[in-house]
Amino acid sequence: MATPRTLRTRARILDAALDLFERQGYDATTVNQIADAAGITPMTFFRHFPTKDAVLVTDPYDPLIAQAVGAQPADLPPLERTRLGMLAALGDITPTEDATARRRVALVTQSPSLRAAVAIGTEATQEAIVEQLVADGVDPLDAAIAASACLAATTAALLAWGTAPSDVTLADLVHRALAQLALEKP
Amino acid sequence: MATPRTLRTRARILDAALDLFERQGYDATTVNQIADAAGITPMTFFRHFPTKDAVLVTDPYDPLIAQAVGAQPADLPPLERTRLGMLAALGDITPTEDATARRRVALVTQSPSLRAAVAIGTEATQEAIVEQLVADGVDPLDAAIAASACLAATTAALLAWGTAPSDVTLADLVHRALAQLALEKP
DNA sequence: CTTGAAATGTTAGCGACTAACATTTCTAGG
DNA sequence: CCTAGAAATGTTAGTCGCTAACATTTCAAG
Repeated sequence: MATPRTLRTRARILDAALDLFERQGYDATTVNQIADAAGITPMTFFRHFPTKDAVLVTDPYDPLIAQAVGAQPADLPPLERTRLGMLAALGDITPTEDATARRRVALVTQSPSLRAAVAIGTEATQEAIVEQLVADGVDPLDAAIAASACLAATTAALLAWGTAPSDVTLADLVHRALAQLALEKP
Repeated sequence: MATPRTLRTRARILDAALDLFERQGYDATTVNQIADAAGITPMTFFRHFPTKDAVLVTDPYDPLIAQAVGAQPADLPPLERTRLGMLAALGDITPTEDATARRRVALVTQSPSLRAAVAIGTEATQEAIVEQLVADGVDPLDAAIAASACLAATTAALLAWGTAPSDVTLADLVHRALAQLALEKP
């Protein structure tokens, strides 16, 4: 179910899309243009990516984060637990991933519709975390509050990192975002 | 610039839209249907509301919150400051507002695109808070983290309130959401 | 009344996205 | 090498949100 041909066109779409997005902006780029540049039909584009924004927005971290949250001591308050879990799951991203990530983040900051897509994407992660916490007896409302606060903090840091380029690594960024939510100051 | 005629059609659009949304869902309702039910043209709809979701999503709290945040003691950590500010601005919503709010929130929880619209809507509030904090010397990144965490927590609580109806008041809800972000436990 | 501006209608179109059906392209088996 | 059969792509036609340019109606003040 992952034939070489599929992977090839998928990569071509991705290349063409990123190129056009960076040259003329996300909103100014139509799916038709992407399809033309990739040598395919608009229809084929949507067979590989469900939406236009899916080219940029993909969240492969959901299961890892939720699992890491569940692995934290269950007697901690919900916020502290998700905080430590996310830190464990995201705290050691290798600097190699930074380069490609930066391109995508820089693009996402450009358009509100893209940030909206990111928000939808994080919902899945949030629900996964909530599920973990609720399974351990945490009140659903408290779980939702804790999860969304931690996710929003890291997302905000990520977007700020995209707009104002600094040479901070992604891992440092996550640490800084979550440190501010720590219950007691060091 | 607020003639009686304008207000009347605006109200008719709002009535028709809420009615249709509740009867057949947000996504299943087209602007054409709303326009028909309101006795107008789709074009006229968009002259009163910039987008379909604008009928449900409106955030009139921005300036109050930012101001309240600025009014908190400047020597507190950013998170604690926005937390107390939001508590001051939103902590005493009258129960009268609850009924109409509940209808809207219940609808918003139905559709991902609507929740995304809410997220984009809160961006303005977030920027207003960040501006306040930065003006007092707080690092922009830290300000963004604090503001987004507090806003996300209250939004999450609000949406949970919409899905699982309880007889908690809006003010109680805000208190509960923000209490979890308090730096030291009582 | 009448006049002039505000509000609405008309037409035409773009862009994201979908469904049903036809067609090409690769890939495995003989 | 060649030929099924499936996977990938193309075609066509359409819906829905949304916009622009221009014509038309409605209403309130003189």
